[in-house]
Amino acid sequence: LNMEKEKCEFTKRMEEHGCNSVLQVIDDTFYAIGGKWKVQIIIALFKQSWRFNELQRTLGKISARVLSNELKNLELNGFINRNVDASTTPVMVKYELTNYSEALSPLLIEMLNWGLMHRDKIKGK
Amino acid sequence: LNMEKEKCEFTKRMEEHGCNSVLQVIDDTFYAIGGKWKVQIIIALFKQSWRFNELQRTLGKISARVLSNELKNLELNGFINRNVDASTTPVMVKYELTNYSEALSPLLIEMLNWGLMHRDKIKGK
DNA sequence: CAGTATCCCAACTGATACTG
DNA sequence: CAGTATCAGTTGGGATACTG
Repeated sequence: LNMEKEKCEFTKRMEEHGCNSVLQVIDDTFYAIGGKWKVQIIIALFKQSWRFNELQRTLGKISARVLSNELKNLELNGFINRNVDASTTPVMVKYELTNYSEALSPLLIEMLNWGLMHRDKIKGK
Repeated sequence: LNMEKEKCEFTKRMEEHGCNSVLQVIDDTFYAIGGKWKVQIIIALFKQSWRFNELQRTLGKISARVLSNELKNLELNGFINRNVDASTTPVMVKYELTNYSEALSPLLIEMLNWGLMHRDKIKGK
């Protein structure tokens, strides 16, 4: 007769790191990839590299100002490279994912898994 | 001599589901747990159940209006139960996590893992 | 205690125009 | 093409006061 509910993995991690620390780290993660556009840009770049205006057209409704800001931010976090080909005129700029951004794969997969599961749950009832 | 870069798992999932579909699902996930307070509330409730005002004090700077809205939203998504004990006066309301919210465990763990890894990378250089 | 109502402000967004 | 500058509109959240 087991009176105690089995703890889920996340609860164990909370005990390991401390509640506030866990919270802080997860907030940082949200800050790095959250917002309206960052994941969209990253996913577009998982498919292939794009030039600035190509990216803008691909994403749909994003303005040049916002796209520019997001790209700078993603570059700062090490997710993308800004690749300038100066041999053409005007210069050609290509944005591409870094190897580092592949570390996002497990996280994105879990977001996908949970979203698919949740969608089934919503539709199921 | 392997000319092709090995594909990461997420790229495979994109090919399986389609890029736009993946994007939509991940956006849904962001919508469900994103924002300034939802994860904080969920994590507080992973620790234990709280009454409304307890929760407000625990979270720090959240206003009653915002907390109220967030709790309604979390309840709608099936993450929490609003438990009313009418035997007391005034009534006592306790918020607790549902079993369903344990399905967030793998996702939260990946957010934690990535955040810890990223923090090390930032500090390392 | 468990919220609601009201007002206000800062931040983010979009649209448009402009530049090297 | 690859952005930057400027302005206007929306939104989300905080502060405070109030209610059953």
